Amino acid sequence: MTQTAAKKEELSSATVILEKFLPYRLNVLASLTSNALAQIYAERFGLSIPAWRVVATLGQYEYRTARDIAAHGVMHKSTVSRAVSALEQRGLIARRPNEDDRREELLELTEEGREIYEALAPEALAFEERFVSVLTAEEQKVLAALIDRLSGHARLLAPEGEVEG
Amino acid sequence: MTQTAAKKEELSSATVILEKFLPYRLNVLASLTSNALAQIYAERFGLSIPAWRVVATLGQYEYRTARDIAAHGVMHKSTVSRAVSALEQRGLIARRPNEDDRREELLELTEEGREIYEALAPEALAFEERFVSVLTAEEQKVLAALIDRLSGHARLLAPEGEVEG
DNA sequence: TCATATTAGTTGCATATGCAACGAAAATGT
DNA sequence: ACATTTTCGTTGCATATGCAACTAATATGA
Repeated sequence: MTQTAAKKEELSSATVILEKFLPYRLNVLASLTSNALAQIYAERFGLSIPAWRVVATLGQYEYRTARDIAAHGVMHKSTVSRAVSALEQRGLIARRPNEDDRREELLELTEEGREIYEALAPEALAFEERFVSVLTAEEQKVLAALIDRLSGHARLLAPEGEVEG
Repeated sequence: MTQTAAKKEELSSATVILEKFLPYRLNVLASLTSNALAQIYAERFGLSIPAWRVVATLGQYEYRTARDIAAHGVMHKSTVSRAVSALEQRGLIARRPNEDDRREELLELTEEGREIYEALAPEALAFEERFVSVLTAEEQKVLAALIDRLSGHARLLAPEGEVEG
């Protein structure tokens, strides 16, 4: 193989085939998924992805601090801060100062916020189901396991820091 | 299960567990990967991800139009336009008007551009290898296949359009 | 042939992003 | 008790993004 390859391409010792390059493919898949989902969040509920993650976290955990939410949703703290401000102004979440540590504030969904969460959650789950419906149940498990292993490993390759919005 | 679930949470009919939500996990993994890789592109070669995709495409295909590159790299045409401008100013790629259709321009790597590509490609491949090294060869194949199936399916769920940068 | 539609690529604009600096509050260490 | 560090959250700033409008060129069709 070195022979035939050498004659064809003297210069490029290594060639990246973008379509086969895993980081690229992961990004494309994630973006496709994200965009499709974001359409639901945005068009039907006026939520950005960070806002959705905040709502989802509070829907899941009742009340949390902004810091918790950032860690849970793997977002930058400034991203969370802005999403929280917007959601508060829309009356979807409420802040309550933590008397034990007045640096932080406890956040929770308002009545209206919970209504949106409860309308949105089933749609998100339905989307997920449609999305993975090309795979068998067994394949879905395998995929989930592979993603987990890779994510754990990737955290080591990428020093520290948060991830997009 | 409906019984126990009902007593615990009267309100939320469905709960999204973010950590188990596939679109979310895909995004986190893709972002982790992307950021780690982008660090190499940026710190060592001053390239953004869109710029890298342009260079990679031209490294792979010799010469292409901006439109081809956008399709190949799944990027918005304005993203490609800007990346191409930057790369041209840095002298890494050259434009040549297509005489048969003067709307478009054929792009190719300059000598210097190819040098960067050839320095970068092995590093990108090495990164990929490190990245997937937690998986066995068999698992890597399975993952690739699952991603392909999901991507094909996702394109149907998400109407049309390009994907981020 | 000429009017209309489509396509390639650019750019202004509004928005979103991460980063770094900041203020306030709490933790740490002497 | 006091100085130093660390932590939570906000915000100014520079940059990146997609979208829509635009120009120039080509294709289509009457």
